[in-house]
Amino acid sequence: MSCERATAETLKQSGQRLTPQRLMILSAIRHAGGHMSAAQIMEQVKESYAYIDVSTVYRTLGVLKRMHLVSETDMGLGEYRYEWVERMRHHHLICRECDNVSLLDDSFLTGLAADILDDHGFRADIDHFAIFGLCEECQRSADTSGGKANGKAKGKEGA
Amino acid sequence: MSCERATAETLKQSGQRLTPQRLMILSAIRHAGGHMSAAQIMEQVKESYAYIDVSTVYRTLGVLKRMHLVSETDMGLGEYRYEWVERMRHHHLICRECDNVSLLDDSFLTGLAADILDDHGFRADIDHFAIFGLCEECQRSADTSGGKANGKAKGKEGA
DNA sequence: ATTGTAGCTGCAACTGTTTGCAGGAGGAAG
DNA sequence: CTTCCTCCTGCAAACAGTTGCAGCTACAAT
Repeated sequence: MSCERATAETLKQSGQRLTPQRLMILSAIRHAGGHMSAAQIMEQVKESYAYIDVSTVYRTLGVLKRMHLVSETDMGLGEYRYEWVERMRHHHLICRECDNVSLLDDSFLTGLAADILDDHGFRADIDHFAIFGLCEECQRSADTSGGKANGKAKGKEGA
Repeated sequence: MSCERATAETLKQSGQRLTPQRLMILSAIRHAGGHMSAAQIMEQVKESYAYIDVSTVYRTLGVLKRMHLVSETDMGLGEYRYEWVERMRHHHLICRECDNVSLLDDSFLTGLAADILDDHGFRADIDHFAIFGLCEECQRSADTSGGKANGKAKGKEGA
């Protein structure tokens, strides 16, 4: 993993320190195939170092987030999801009825970012969006159930 | 406020009950000029009824949110902001350096929602977005400070 | 007016995340 | 190699938001 070295450089150059805890957190996120919760990151790091503290994990995630090395996304699960951003940029469409999650290509958002930059001079950070709504299927069941849309009960709510 | 009556109807028609607590919460949100935190809503309601519980406030907000009567927005303040959605739809651009908040017209987002509907059949709920990034001014100071962008210290962080 | 029931309330306990603080360690300078 | 200063860590306590539960209440039906 020579690319770890590049990350280390990036951190150092912005005045951050390179501690064993941070390296472990970094490696946990990079080696994961996709999103992770803070708890999962903790668990992973604990395998090498049992005394890691939650606050250290969150503080490190805060640093990485501010440097745009990881994205933090609220996917409506009651906890944030973190992901290494170097991989292909993508976003999510999350159905509020059936909880189904589908991918949205970044190209949908680049137009928006460009429009905002043109009209407001504001450089939007659009790393990883979660957009809530109704999937095609759930729209149909809402229609056929006569508009009352009380449709289905779920285990979780508003989380 | 004869419009309160319409809201009451909307609630009833979806099988919800109209309790004094809910009416007070509803009125607190409607009479506020803009966003409110849950704590502010609590405080407001407590003026008429001191025994209101946080969980009741959150549960009611959950109901109203699901019915798209109020929007819930994470504006990076460590707590959600709630707003009556009947007023003009709008979104926010929030600068992560100087915390400045500016308005973004809904027209920027309707195109995105239409694109998503066309390509994915997904009906996006875009009631109230908070988009983070760098405002024009902070982009300039980041450039002139030589790219290191350590620029300014702030009271709050990652909140 | 009475009854029945689904849905709401307050309480207390809990989860996920943040913060203040005192001590500890990275790493630049000497 | 030591010194120093800044930043980082772990702990504990706080905060925002959620949930299970037992009892209560709105409101439709009678």
